[in-house]
Amino acid sequence: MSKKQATIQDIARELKITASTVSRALNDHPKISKKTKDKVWKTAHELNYQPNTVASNLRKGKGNTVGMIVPRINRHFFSNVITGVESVLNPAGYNLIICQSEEKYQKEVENVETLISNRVSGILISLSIETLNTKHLQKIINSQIPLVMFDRTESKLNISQVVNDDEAGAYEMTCHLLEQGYRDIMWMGGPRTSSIYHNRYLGYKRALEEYKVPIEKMHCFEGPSTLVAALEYMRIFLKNNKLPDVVFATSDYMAMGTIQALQEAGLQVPKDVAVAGYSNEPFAALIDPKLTTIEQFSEEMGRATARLLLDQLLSETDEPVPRKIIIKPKLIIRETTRKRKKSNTFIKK
Amino acid sequence: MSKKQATIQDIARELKITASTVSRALNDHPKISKKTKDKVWKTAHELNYQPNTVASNLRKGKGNTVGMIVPRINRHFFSNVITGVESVLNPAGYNLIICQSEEKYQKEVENVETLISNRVSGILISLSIETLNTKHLQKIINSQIPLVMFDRTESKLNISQVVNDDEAGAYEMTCHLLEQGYRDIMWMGGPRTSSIYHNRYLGYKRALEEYKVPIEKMHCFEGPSTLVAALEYMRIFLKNNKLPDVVFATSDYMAMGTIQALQEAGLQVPKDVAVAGYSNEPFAALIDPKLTTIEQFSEEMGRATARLLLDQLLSETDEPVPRKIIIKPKLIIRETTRKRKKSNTFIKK
DNA sequence: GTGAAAGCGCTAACAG
DNA sequence: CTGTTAGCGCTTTCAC
Repeated sequence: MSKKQATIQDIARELKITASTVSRALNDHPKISKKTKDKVWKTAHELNYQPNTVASNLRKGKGNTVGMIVPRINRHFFSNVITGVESVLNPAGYNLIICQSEEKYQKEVENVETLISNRVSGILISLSIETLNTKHLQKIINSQIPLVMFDRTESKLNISQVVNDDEAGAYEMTCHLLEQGYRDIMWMGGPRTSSIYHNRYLGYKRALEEYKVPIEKMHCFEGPSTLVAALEYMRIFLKNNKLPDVVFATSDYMAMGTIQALQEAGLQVPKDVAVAGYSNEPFAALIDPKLTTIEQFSEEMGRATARLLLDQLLSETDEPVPRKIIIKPKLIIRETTRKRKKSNTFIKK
Repeated sequence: MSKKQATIQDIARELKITASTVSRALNDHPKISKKTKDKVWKTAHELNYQPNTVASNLRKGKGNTVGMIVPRINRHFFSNVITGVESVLNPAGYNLIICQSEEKYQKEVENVETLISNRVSGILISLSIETLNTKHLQKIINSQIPLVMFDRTESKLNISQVVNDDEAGAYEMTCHLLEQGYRDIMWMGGPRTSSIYHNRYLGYKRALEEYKVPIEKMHCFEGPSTLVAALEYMRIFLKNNKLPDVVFATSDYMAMGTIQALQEAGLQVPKDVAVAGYSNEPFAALIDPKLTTIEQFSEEMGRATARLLLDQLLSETDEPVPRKIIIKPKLIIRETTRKRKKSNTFIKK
């Protein structure tokens, strides 16, 4: 019963041939006769043989596993990127091992080390919000492991990356808000030490400047990009300040928290205060009123990221030219930023 | 430049000691002098040494990686389970490699084979909706790899598992609906070949029987557990049939689709037709009206699943007693099933 | 077309 | 405390 995993040797012994022949047969080597191949295949099956990838990888000095580090998988944005990545990596014969940094620098470093130790063929990473230095990325590079960054990146390192044009997205959104007649636009987002929020702030600023709206007068809130953080902040904010025309939350979760705080305070969206989000999380289209937001084409981002990695994996040159792919986001206008008119009660037909 | 990864040998050579000593030092073996340990540590650092886990695993005949197969990671239910699993596996020194079956039997089989080939220490699996036979699970067992199933399981195999009491959840929900005065309760769910939908149907049936409501008269829709499937089904249904009192969608996504179809048809929820869901996806509390649903304690399920695996991993006996853990779900009453005020709008058959 | 032999990087007896 | 030796399971020259 307690039979250990069958090895190539077991098959060889059974067939009275050598392990090398079995190995070649299993790998469909051209110089092995059809007859032996069939025999090998057959007994491999009988013995319930499963190739030992770890031995094979060790011997070959390479494997077919790619590591991917994301802050968390339970954000639709990231799970979509993952789907995109898999859709190009799997057909190319690679498996993905997914790690969550949980937005912690320390965990991210550990993930990197695990992946290097496991001698993955490549690494895809989106930086945690806490990540301010890139020693761990340098380790990856030193280890000669192909690396591609996506979404939250670090531009100082000369590494292939795929990003959204967050500056443009925020710019477009802010323009939309300005054109709707809103002037007092509150900005809200995650820490601007992270590339994405930094850029989303820049885009916001550029639009305001173009429209000659003094930016000094605007309120900004920078905090954890979560529903709860925005909710708690807004509860207090609403007690002590006059209402802005609109809150531009550069994260749908923060937009949600903002809406909840407004509603708690008996305010109507968008009649009293408008709200805009960022990311187009699935719930954005489901809530009432429906959330105006930015579509990021996350799955496409995943595909692009994976393709960049494949380029490096397949190219023979040791020093591939780092490439940067910028994905254009798209403004999705829904109900939460609808222009103020007279009545805005949402009555279904 | 093109320096390959440093090995234990490189450190040994540098220090003029043997590889075994280095190995022991690195692993903090008690019988190695503090002095050598420090030296080894130091040059390991200098040489940018990263242990080669694949070699180590091969040698030791075991590793510290656990494989987890889920239908998809972009369902909150599953990403929560994953979070729960990691919260107990990581502290115990295990890494998780996550695979998506994408609800496809074929993909699930491939995942299993990859994991076996990678000689993972254990496997956690929730069956795809397509999975009707368990040959691949048998392979895992034959390979002596500890296995725990969760959520969508197969009870014929005598394997440790963690499930929700779906029968009870559906029963409670149906009772709630009946007590609200609803009688014509339409059931909706994924294929009943899957354990969870099977049980959610049984619970529904049991409640109806207890309340002496003839089940033959009820409408049922069994289809892909997605928003779109429910939406499309309901669009047609609403044209050709009289309205049920309430739709019990045993998936929040299907509940969402149902609500959308109702609203498209100019109907109000819950005034004209009530709706109930299952799973308590985050959007359930965010939509308007808020969705009545069932909380499944997914993270707790993850923790329980991981604990069962750890038991097997740590136990010395080859044949551990399979255990089954049943998690009690909880009814969450919100707005979509609110009792009708006027009962004269009651359309009776 | 197949076999013999060596070795990927590491660990674990067994010595001393 | 440290060195010697062997080998995990597989691939890959180099022979024949």
